[in-house]
Amino acid sequence: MRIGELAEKTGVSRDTIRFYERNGLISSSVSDSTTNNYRDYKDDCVVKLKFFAGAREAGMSIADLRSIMDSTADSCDPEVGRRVIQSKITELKERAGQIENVIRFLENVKNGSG
Amino acid sequence: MRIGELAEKTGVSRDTIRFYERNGLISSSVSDSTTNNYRDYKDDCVVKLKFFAGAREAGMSIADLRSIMDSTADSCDPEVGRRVIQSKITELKERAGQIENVIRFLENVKNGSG
DNA sequence: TAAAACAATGGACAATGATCCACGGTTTGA
DNA sequence: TCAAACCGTGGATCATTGTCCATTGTTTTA
Repeated sequence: MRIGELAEKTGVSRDTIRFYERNGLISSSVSDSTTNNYRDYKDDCVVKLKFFAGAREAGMSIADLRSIMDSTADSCDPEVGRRVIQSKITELKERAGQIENVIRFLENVKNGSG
Repeated sequence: MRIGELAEKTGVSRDTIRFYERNGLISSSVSDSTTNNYRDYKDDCVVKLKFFAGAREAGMSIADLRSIMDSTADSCDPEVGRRVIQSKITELKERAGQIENVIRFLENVKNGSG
């Protein structure tokens, strides 16, 4: 599919898609056409971009996402890949714990002890 | 206390403390001394800065933190303040849910279905 | 077939959240 | 007393994460 359709399906803007591609989060191929140099995006880009949107909201950086993408590449040792992903999971759990702390703090403030 | 001691106690750098102060997250008074214009920070700054550090890790912005600080000021209607804080709590809970989703996704990837 | 919509490229711009640096003045401690 | 460590101010710089724009070319559609 072309970039417009991909943007439509994912809710991620064309500019942002191009930005992500420049930063190695997704890749595309050149279209079959001989008259243009439009890019062709596969269905997996839809899945990835939707994941990225959620992951960004969860506080993951582009660099985090790139390391995850790299770690799932065929060229990557599966054991290394699992370690990378496990470390991101650990970070996310820490962040979730931090959020719990902040929520507790704010509940206290709201209930008058702040 | 002076800024160096505050930085020492909180782990927040002097530059960052000054940055936060410029942005209205904390305030200080001028020291008693007539020979310098050093700032004087009260103990509550320690508590606030530690909270800020956790809250930033939890994904809250400076603007979020400022609105919370404003909402706890004496000049603020307590009911308004509670609403502001409640809305931040709600946002944090949504973020926590998003983190759970991402963790589940990554667990799946790690376990081979990705 | 002409206008509208779409695409690629490259670079400018912006907001956020810091960090760093130079300067001149102050305090501290050896 | 004198150097080292500290302080305030102001501005420069930086990384991150996009967004916007101009230009040029292509496709779609009315």
